[in-house]
Amino acid sequence: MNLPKAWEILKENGFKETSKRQQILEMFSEDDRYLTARDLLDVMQKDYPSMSYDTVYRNLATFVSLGILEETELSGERHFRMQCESDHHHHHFICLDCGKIKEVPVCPMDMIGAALPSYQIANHKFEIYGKCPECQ
Amino acid sequence: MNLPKAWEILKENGFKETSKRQQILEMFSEDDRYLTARDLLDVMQKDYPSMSYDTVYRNLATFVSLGILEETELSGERHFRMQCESDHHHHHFICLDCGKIKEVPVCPMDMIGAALPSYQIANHKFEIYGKCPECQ
DNA sequence: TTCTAATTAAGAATCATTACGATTTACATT
DNA sequence: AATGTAAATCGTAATGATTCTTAATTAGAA
Ligand SMILES: [Mn+2]
Ligand SMILES: [Mn+2]
Ligand SMILES: [Zn+2]
Ligand SMILES: [Zn+2]
Repeated sequence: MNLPKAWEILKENGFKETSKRQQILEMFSEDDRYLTARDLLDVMQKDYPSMSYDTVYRNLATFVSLGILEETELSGERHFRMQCESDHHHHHFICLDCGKIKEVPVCPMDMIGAALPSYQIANHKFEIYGKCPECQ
Repeated sequence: MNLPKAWEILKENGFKETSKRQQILEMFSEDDRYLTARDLLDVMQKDYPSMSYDTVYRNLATFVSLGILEETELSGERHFRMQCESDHHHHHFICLDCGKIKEVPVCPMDMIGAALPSYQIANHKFEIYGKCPECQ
């Protein structure tokens, strides 16, 4: 996801262009990895000392609901990153040190077959955790 | 995992047999699904009105570290259940209504191949979520 | 420019989880 | 059976992430 596309989606859905949203989206745009609400707040309070938690969390929720950001839970904390550009469904290796990801083209749902008859499947999660080459 | 096996592991590692541990393990033993710390506490406070959070969480951590319980995070809360008996590595469908699971014999790591060269893999998570036949 | 609904600030509240000092208990030893 | 001791538990406070509340501010339309 790039910035213009993100703003297009926001505008389409009647959301206003604010300086806080700009900065949040810029952070995700230049930092291609999973960040927590606190990660964002710490950086943003340098430019906006009055930035509040509520603003961060509210906008993160908005961005996730619009498909601009994706979310996962790592060691009990919510982490966010830009939604992948790729339109092909896939999964991720996540570096537990730096939060960077690497795409994994495999989806295990392709191999499920008839293993779950009469089960109503809502979604699935497949993630691989470890250290990326830079963090070893 | 059954109760005698769980106690065997606990004894082997020098843990004492207490009434609280007995009741916690019994709950997991008769209720084959994912439970939160609060689920346990609510039930147990009927028999032990003085049961404290510390006791629940401390024992859950002990049981997980000994491989007696397994743990996952569902909608921001830690959930626990008896460790599977099966010695073959596998994954789970989890019913988001009742917490019951169904085993899925597939492991996507078998299909990863050389997709992650020089990445240091620590672990992985694959879970399917939805409603089991009884909960639909 | 004015108006209005959306957005934000500030801080309190909530919820799960962890920490801690005091007390009790399991169980090995006498 | 009584004793000693480390382990376990209790009661409660602390923590940390997230959500809520209300008043003030602001973006964008009119
Ligand atoms: Mn991706
Ligand atoms: Mn299983
Ligand atoms: Zn998939
Ligand atoms: Zn696996």
